[in-house]
Amino acid sequence: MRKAPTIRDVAAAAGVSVSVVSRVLNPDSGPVAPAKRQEVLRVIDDLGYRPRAAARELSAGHALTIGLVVTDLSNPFFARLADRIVWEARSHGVQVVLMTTQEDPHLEADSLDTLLDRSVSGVIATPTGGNIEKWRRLRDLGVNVVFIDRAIEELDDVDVVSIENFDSAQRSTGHLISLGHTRIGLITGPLSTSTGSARVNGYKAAHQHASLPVDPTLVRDVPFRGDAGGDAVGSLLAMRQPPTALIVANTAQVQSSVRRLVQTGIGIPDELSLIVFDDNPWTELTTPPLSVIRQPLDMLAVHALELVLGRMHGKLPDGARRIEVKADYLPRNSCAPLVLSNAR
Amino acid sequence: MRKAPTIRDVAAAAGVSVSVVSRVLNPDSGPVAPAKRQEVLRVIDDLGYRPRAAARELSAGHALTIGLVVTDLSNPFFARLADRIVWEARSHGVQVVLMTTQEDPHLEADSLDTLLDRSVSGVIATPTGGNIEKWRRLRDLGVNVVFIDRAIEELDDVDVVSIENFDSAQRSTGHLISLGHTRIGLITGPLSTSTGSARVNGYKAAHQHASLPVDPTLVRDVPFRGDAGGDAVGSLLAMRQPPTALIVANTAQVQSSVRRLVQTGIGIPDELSLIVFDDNPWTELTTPPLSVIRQPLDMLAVHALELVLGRMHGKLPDGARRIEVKADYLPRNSCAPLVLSNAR
DNA sequence: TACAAAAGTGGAACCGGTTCCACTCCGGAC
DNA sequence: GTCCGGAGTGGAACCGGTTCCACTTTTGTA
Repeated sequence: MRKAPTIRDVAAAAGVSVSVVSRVLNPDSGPVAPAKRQEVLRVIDDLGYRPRAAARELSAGHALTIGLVVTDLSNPFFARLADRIVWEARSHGVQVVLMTTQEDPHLEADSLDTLLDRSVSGVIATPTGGNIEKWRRLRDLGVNVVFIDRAIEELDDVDVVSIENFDSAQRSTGHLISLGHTRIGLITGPLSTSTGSARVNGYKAAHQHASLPVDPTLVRDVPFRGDAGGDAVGSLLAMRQPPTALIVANTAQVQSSVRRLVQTGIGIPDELSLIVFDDNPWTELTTPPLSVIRQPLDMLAVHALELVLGRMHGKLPDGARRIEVKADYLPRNSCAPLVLSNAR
Repeated sequence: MRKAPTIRDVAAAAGVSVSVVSRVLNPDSGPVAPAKRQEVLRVIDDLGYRPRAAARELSAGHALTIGLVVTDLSNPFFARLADRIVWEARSHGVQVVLMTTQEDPHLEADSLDTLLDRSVSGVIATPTGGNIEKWRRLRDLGVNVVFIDRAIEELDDVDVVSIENFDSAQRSTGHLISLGHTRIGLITGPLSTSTGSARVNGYKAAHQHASLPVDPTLVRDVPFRGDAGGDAVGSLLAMRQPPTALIVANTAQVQSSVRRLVQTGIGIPDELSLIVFDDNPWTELTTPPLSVIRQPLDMLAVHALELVLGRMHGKLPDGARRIEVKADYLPRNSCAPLVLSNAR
C-alpha cells in the first residue's frame, strides 16, 4: 500500500515550483513555458500522478459533484432516470452522489444536510414536498437545485423539469372519451404534489371539453409508496357502477394496479380499457400489451443536467425556468371502443 | 448567498480553541470538560455549523464514501441492487458515488480513476472483466474492493459476493429434466464471466447426473448488452429439433428473450417450458406468470457492504472472502411436464 | 506535603491542492 | 538608451478540518 504522489512530488521531479504544476493542471490559470509544460506532463505521466479531489474541493469551496435525490431506485422510472443522469453527468466530468428518500421528508432532510457537507454544486431531486425551508437554505448557500418530475408550489424560484402532466392526462382522457367511455377511472398521485394535481386537472378538463360530468368517486389519489394502487383498483371495480376505462397516472402504482387487474381476471380491453403512465419495457409483455404514456426520460435528464451545469457556470439568466417536455401516447392493445353490452 | 460557518467561527463564539471543538466533534479523540462540551454543542447548534467533508477527507486521506460501479441502472437487477446498497450504506453513514460502465472496460477504467481521485475507501462493482491491473493497483492503494454478482478469475484475492450460480443452474435444469424434458435450451452470459461459466457448468452437471447427453447447440452464451437474447431465442426455435424447455440464465437478456417468445406466439408452457433468472415483479404479470430463480438482492447488498465496511475498519481477517448466497426457485406457471405430442 | 499520573487546553503543523503577488526577464516602442 | 508591458516563475497564504505535542491544572497515592 504505497503512497500516491502529490503535486509537490511532481514539482520536485520536474524541477519546477508547485505553482507551475498547478498551472499545467489548470490551463487558462496562468502562463507556462512550452518546454516546462512538456516536462511537467512527462513527469505526471511517469509518476502516475492524479490530483486529489478533496484538496481541490477544499480550496475551491465546492465540489464537481452533484447530488441526485430520488425516492427509490427499485422504481424503474427513477432507476432509468438515474441512469440517464449519471450518464449525462459523466460526459460533463461531474460525479453523482446518490441518495434515496423513500418519500420520507426526514430522510430527505438528512440527505440534504449530507449533500451540503459534501459541498455539492448542484442537486437534482424529486422532492417529497416537505422541507421547504431546507431547500431554500440550500439554494441560498449557492447550491443549484433542479426539481425533476415534480415541483413544489411554494418554491416557485426553483428550476423544474417535468413532463406535460396536464396535457398528457387531458389527451389520454380525451382519447378514452372519444372511444365512447363516459365512466373513466383515474388513479393518480397525491394531490399535494404537482404531478398529482396537474393530472387530475387534465382529466377534468377533458371531461369539461366533452361536456361530461366528472364523478369524483372515480378519481383516486394514492401515495407513491406501498400498494395503494392495487387497492384502488379493487375498490373501483367493486363500485355499483364501475368504470369502463381506467387511467393509471401514478407511475409508482402501475405495477401494483396491473397485478390486481390480472388477479381479478377482468378482460382487457373488452371489459376495461387501460392506459398507464409508464413506458417500461414489460408493458408490452403483458396480455394484451398495454397502451402507455411514454415519459421521455432522456429529455428530462438532459434538461435537468443542462440547468444544473448551466447555473454552475453562471451561463444562465436569473429567474427560475420551468421546462415541460412532451409525453407521447403510445397506443397498443389495451384500449377499445365502448360497446353497449359492457356499459353496466 | 451567505458563507457557512467554519470550525474557527465556532471556536471563537464558544471561547475555546479549535482543538476543543474538534474533540467535541470526534468523541474519543481526546478529553473535553463537560461544561465546555455543552457550550460548544450549543454554539454549533446555534450557528448551524456542519463540518465540511472535503476538509475532513483531506486530512484523513480518505473519504467516507464508496464507489458503486455497475453496468447500467436501466437494468432492473442493478437498479434494485443499487437501491439496496445505497440504503444499506446510508445506515452506516457512508455515501455512494455511482458510476456506470455499459460493460465497456474503457469506461470502467475511467470510473476507477475518478474514484481513486475521490479517495473513496471502498468500491463495490460488477466488473466488466477487463482492467485487471487497474483493479490490482486500486487495492494496493488501500481501496477495499468487493465484486458483486461476478468474479474475475485472475483476481482471486478480491472479495466476491454472488449467488450460487452453479447450484441454481443445476437445480433448474434438474427440475426441467424431472419433468421429462431432454432438449433444454440455455441462454447464459459470456463464458468469460464467472456467472456465465458457472451456470453452464451447473446445466451440464444436471445432464450428467441424469445420464443425459449435452447438446452444445442448445447452449447460447450471449453478451449482457444489446438484444442478443431475443436473437438466441429465435435461432433456438428455428432449429430442426427445437428445445422443449428453455432457461434464460442471463438476467440482462430476460426481457428481450421473453419479448421474442411473445412475438412468435409460442405456447407457454404447452409448447415450451420456461425458467428465467430474474425475479422482477413484472414476471408475474405475463401470461402465464413466469417461473423464476429469485436472486436475493438484499442479501447480496448486505454482504457486500459488510465486507467493504469491515475491511475499512480493519475488523476482517486477511485473505479474500467468497460469499455465495442461495437463490430460490420460485415456481409459477411457465413449466409443464413434457407430453409426447410436443416432443418433435 | 510532595510528587506522579491523568485530565484538560491551545498553538501550530499538516493534509494537497489553488491563487495572489512580487519579482525577473524579455522584446518592442519611443 | 530608457521605459513599459507582458510572459514566466516561485514563495507563501489559504481552504477547513485533524492531530501531535507542550503546557497547565487537577486528582490520587505514598
